[in-house]
Amino acid sequence: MFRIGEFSKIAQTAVSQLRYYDRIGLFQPSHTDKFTSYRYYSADQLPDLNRILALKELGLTLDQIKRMVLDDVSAEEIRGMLSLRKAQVEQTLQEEVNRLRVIESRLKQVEAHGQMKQDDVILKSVPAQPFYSTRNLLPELFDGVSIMGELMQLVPKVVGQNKMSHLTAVIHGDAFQVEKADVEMGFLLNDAFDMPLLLPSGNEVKMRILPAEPQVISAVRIGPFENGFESYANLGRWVQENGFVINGPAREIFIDPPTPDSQETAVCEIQFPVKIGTPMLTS
Amino acid sequence: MFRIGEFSKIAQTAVSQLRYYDRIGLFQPSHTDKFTSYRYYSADQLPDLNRILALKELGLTLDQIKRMVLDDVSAEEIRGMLSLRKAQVEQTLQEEVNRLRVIESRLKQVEAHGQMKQDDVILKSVPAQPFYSTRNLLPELFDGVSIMGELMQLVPKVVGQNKMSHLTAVIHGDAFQVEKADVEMGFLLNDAFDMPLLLPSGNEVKMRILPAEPQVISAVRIGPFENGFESYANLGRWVQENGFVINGPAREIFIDPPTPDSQETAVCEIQFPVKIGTPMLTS
DNA sequence: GGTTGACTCTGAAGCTGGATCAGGGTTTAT
DNA sequence: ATAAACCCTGATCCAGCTTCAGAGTCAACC
Repeated sequence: MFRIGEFSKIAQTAVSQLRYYDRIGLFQPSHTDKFTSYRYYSADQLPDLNRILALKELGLTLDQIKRMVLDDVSAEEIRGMLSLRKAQVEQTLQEEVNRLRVIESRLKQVEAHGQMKQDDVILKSVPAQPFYSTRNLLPELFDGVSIMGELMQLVPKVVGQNKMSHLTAVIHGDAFQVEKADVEMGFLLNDAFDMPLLLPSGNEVKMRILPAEPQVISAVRIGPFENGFESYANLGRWVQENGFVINGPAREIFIDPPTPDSQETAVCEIQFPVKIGTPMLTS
Repeated sequence: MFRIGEFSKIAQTAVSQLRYYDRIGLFQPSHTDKFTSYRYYSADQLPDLNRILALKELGLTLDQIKRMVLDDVSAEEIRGMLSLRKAQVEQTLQEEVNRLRVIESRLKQVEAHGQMKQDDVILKSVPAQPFYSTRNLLPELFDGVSIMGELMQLVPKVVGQNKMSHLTAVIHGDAFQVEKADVEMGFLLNDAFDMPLLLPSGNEVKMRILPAEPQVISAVRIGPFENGFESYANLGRWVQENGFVINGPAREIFIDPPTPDSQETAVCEIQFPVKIGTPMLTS
């Protein structure tokens, strides 16, 4: 019989940990003195403890381990727990790989430019949402402004302020191209609204469901349209450096829409759907 | 200005998280109502929040992020934080890869045998420790028993019980071979003890430092020597299946040493130093 | 102007897997 | 006998939030 200190040395396990396992009923000393409450462990408990430590190293929770070693649970159930855990590990493995790539690209950047810039690009997901919009081939991007004006004037009247979310544009053509842009403009909605609307300019506004995107990268631009080019460039660089590829039309969400007298404080979120690209050869 | 709920939707961030960031002073609303304590966020705070989220995704702690975004910290310091974090990610990446291998081998085992056996193999590290021992070429492993008897009788008398740790054998030859074994037997000590000792059988017992091993695999055998073969087989399989290779002489540590009348309850820990092998082709 | 329902506030407690500490009792070696 | 080393319980702390209870606000509709 060993007292807790010696047993902890043999088993390479902290004393506090053994006491904790005792408390939660996961692994208890083979004998506890009734009067002094001293814990006494026997050598043949070592395999039991080692089994617990082995399962812990696989990343199972102590609750799961408790079920596996105390209740006797079927092989089928064990298989289930292990393959669930396997999936989790595969996922975090992927995440760590991404993380490492991003850290490396940031490090390169800091070493080259002596600064952290462009660090406002984040990866997120967006849900599907109704989109009340009109799509046009614009000779110049600038031509969209008049349509936006009409939308902001008329849509609230037919749809109602409270059902509307943000003014949004979806850029169907090449996002990095300015002439002959294929742009869809309108409002994201909180609820479906099926009635079409004809604008004075002749464009028809209709509802459709803008699909969910599991992975989009997002950057925020503040100020007038022209500032957008820098954000686009950042996003493009980020996609390249972090091994993604663009996977759908870009979206511009006008969180604080530009009005003639608030051009400088307008806020717009730019989103690109992406997916993981073929791995770079970073030899 | 947005209230916290709407801002949380725009930023894809939980309300509770925004409140928490406010509390710890990491990211605060641009305005808080003096009377109602309502938080109001402005659109142009989005880039700040996104920067925080981007850094968080790299796995930096909120404290580190706070320093990076609030205090303005030198490029050199940022580089330090990032490369520290890079090292951490590389480490956990390695760990996850190992974990995945072990889980896969356990899964295979469960599917093949319908049971979790052999799950008492764990990976750990052992520190350097003084070893008061004698090394012999034994015609048969069994010949070690008489030397062990002498050691157990005489060593306590010259060294003193309290300085002694466990009776231990180091198997220098091929551990899986029984004849002509090259075995070193003695006691692990808590302190150095330089005086040699001559056993009646003519073997000389001397102290040396048994080196630390950063990675050993360990299994525990209960019962007489013969049971050891099963443990050895398990360890051997484990090494193969989990992509390690043996990297030094095996050790047997007699935690509850066998005496003539307690053969059945003897407890012995078997350790093999290992290192990561060349990756298996698991196509 | 009252009521409903959606929203927000604060402060406390809970989660994992222990580590650390305070304040006291127990063993063991000298 | 006494000091050093060991052990006990129970409380508190860590990160990064989430959840809950109880109370106050806000916008809309009748």
